[in-house]
Amino acid sequence: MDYIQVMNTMTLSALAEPNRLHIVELLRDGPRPVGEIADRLRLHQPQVSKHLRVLSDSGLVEVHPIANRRIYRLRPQPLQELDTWLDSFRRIWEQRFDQLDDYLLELQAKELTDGDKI
Amino acid sequence: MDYIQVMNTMTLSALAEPNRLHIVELLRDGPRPVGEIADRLRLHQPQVSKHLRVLSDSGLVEVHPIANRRIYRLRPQPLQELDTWLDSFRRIWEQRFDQLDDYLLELQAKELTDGDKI
DNA sequence: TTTGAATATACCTGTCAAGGAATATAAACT
DNA sequence: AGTTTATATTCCTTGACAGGTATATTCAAA
Repeated sequence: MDYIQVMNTMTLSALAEPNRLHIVELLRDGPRPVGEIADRLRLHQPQVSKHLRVLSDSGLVEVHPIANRRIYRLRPQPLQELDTWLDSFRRIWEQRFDQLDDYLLELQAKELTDGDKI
Repeated sequence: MDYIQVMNTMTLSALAEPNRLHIVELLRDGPRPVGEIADRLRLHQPQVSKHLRVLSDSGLVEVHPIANRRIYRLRPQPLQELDTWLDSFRRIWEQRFDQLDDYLLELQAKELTDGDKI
């Protein structure tokens, strides 16, 4: 049973926005309420709320309301999936040192074959 | 000497586009010329060339011209950097099982302190 | 129950990036 | 030299998305 490892673009596009990436990196140090995130990153509160919405939709963070505040915390899953995806590349690179050489040999073989046909 | 691990958004935004992600996943199986990528992914050639340009600018691929054709190949570096970045999260998660609990304790402690002040 | 603090949402605007079609470039082949 | 093949680039249009401001919502405290 062969698995073709495919990655979810939601996670990637969520992380691709610089401010959202900063938020994720901030939350790495522990959960934070919205206001504190805004303060630390010097962003306006609505901006932060909207970014957190995107991060939440992609499963990268989750909320825990405490009284007035909403505490945002990182969720491991999407980043773990990203890690699994990267694994499929590590395996390849360990396996074949120089893929270009492989390709060239393949190409050469094909052209020799074509030469026979003509 | 403490390092704050920061990630490059170029890699992430390059990968965040679905067709580019497909190209990267295709190149995982080995180097390919533009035309073959276009065929396999059912994309128009100019589209592929443009996506490859972005991937190239972000260092995710490199070109090797052979006669008429241009062979594109994956470069490990950006994905390795992504991996290093993910490492900083793995460490955190192994270290602290439930960060929210940490935060709540912290919060509680702070409020008790504030209570003293009032 | 009014006021204030924390957060989310709606609306508007400007920017940017992707796709499509046409064209330019470059190399190989006749 | 002219033609074909492979690829890159340009121009145009359109859609998505981020930021800003104003406003809605929710909860707590007075």
